[in-house]
Amino acid sequence: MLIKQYKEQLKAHNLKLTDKRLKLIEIFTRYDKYLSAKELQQQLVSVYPGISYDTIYRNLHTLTDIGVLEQTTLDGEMNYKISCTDDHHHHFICERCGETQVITYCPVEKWEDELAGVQLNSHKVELYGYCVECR
Amino acid sequence: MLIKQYKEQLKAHNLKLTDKRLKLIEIFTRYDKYLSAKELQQQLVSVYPGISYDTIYRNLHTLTDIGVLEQTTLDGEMNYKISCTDDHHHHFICERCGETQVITYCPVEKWEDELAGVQLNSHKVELYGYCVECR
DNA sequence: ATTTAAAACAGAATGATTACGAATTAGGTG
DNA sequence: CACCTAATTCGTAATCATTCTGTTTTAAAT
Repeated sequence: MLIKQYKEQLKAHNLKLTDKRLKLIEIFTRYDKYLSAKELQQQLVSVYPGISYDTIYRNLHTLTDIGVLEQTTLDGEMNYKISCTDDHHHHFICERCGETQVITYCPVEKWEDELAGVQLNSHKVELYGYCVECR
Repeated sequence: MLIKQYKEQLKAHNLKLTDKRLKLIEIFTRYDKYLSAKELQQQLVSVYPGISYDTIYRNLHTLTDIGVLEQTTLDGEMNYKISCTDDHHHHFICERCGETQVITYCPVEKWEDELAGVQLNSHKVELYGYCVECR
């Protein structure tokens, strides 16, 4: 997706186009994989020496809320990646390099059948292993 | 499963049958759902006033390693439950009461097909919502 | 150019988890 | 049963991710 479209996504939510936000989005589009707050901080300090974790975490939440990012917990840390624009999907995540691959097959209906009576709010499907390069 | 079988599982791994370990297992079999370290600490202090978090976390790891417990991250905290002895399965978790339900349908083969080339090591499937009582 | 609410800063606080040296204990051996 | 030793626990401090607070800066509307 083009940076321009992210800018409009921010504007549509009355959010300011700050340097830090745009830089964050740029980093996420450059690495199309899950990144931790620490990894982002390391990328950001070179450009914004005094950037605080508060800024990073706040923007990660904001960008997740408006759908620019998606999040998952890996090794006890929250990680974020640029959100795919496609339909419902899940991910395979390489345990070595962090690369992700989209998985389209998702049998929610089958699970709904199995769980007759309960109210399903959300679900998480994540596959882990080594990608073609890392195996 | 009977407590006796857990004792043998511990012995089979050359682990001692300490009071804390047996009490932990008893708590887990009593509540058949995911519990956090803090919830376990609250259960344990009444019996062992000076019990340290080190002891709790260490034993949670040990019991997970030998397959007595299974773990998952909920709300940023690691949670543990007594491991089902059945075949491969996943869980529905009630977001209000924490009750779990087993899901048996799992299309790993379909995902393997979709991910031709990668080496699949593990995967996570978790459904969230409200159970029949809580909805 | 001015104004102001949003955003960022600096650093302290919180909460989960781990680490460490000293003390205790389970379970094997004589 | 008494002793021994490695495993386990204790008590507490340290670490790490994340959040909070009060102040300062800034995007962008007027």
